Amino acid sequence: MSQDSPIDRRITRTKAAIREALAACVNEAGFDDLSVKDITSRAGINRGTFYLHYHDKSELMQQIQAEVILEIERIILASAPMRLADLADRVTPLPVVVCLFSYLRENAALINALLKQKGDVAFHSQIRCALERNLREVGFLAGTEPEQFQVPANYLISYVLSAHLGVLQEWLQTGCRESPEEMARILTKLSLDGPVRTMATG
Amino acid sequence: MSQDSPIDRRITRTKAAIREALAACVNEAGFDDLSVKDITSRAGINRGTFYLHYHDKSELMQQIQAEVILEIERIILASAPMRLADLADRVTPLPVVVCLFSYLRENAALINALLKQKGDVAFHSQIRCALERNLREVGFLAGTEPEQFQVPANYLISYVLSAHLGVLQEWLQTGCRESPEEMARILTKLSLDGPVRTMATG
DNA sequence: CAGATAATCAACGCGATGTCCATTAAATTT
DNA sequence: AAATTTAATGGACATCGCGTTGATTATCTG
Repeated sequence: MSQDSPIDRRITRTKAAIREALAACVNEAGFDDLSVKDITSRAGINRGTFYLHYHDKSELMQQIQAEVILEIERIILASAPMRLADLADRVTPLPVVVCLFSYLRENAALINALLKQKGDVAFHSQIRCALERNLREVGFLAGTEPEQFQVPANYLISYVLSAHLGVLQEWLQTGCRESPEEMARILTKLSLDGPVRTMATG
Repeated sequence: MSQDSPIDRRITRTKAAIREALAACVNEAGFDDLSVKDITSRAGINRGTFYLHYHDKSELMQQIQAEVILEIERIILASAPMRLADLADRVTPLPVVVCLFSYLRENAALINALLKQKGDVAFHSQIRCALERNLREVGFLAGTEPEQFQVPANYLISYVLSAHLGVLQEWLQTGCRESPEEMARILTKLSLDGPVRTMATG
């Protein structure tokens, strides 16, 4: 029901322990100077066991990233398809965004760990691919011709994606003090009116 | 005239070689799997010489980051102090921004290398500190009370900073095809009208 | 229960690290 | 120009983390 390939409970337990240990270790010690031994000893497993499931640290990151992105895509696809008009009409944030922030808060430690790492295996770029694909299939970019944008499409995507991930990371690193609804409102406000207008009082 | 502490030309040469080698190596092989030997052999110096100037790879990154940030601050301070009104009035981008993009393009390889790395020593966070400090001293945040913003100030800063760095990185990684003036226009447009409105045709 | 297989433990070669020293080369100072 | 200072070199060293292997034990599935 939940998984297909790993039937054995031992694998499930081990992978879960590694996953949790990774989040904890990265958040308290960073990723660069983080050895496999750090992760496994934190997870309470043998170092050799790690290599039974992953070739190295990078592959571990990539697999967990893929899992998280899959989960995010499921949340997005589960909601009603959004259109540009929906955003422009409402002042209240989209329900999807609220759902996303709820999920992200539940897995705050892990997500924060993934966002911290921007080296060779970048969560950022993987999300960008997923986002760009979804934009083409589902919504925005399909409706409007990218050539008619007032700025090149790639820069628009970079702008939005980086901005949102930056706000998300700030939220996670400051302990998720605001509610998911408030965060959705903030992002909607910023993207609709732009940061300069948002800075104006009132 | 140019430097004060390192009088010896050999130090200058060595550091410049390391700096250039770092940019080249990171851009073609990434930062995580990059050894000191890779850098030094590329720079044409002995491996031991590296440790005469830096304790390790992280310190190298931090020092170069500090140098670049200093240079950026000099460019900003050399221009007229900007105000919120200047941004809202003009459609044409600020000259400072154009100057900045020119400098960034001249050092494209190095800047791109710094932006790629988001691990323990993050260019991102260092720039954020510098930006926040400048905003308080020089411009925006000094004029307007942060409490009156429509969203918390820290999220606004995160939004703008991440968005701009994201666009900058996209520009650098795609070979700086657009001119500095065009990039300044794009960023001004996006921040003034917001990404959603910018997406509208016309 | 029996068979399958995941996890453990110890050990291995390998490469990178950071440090040290004697020597050489190049800078600055007199 | 000579003398002095000091950066750079090349080699060596112990240490550490990596990724792998094989034999053994523990645990799961059917």
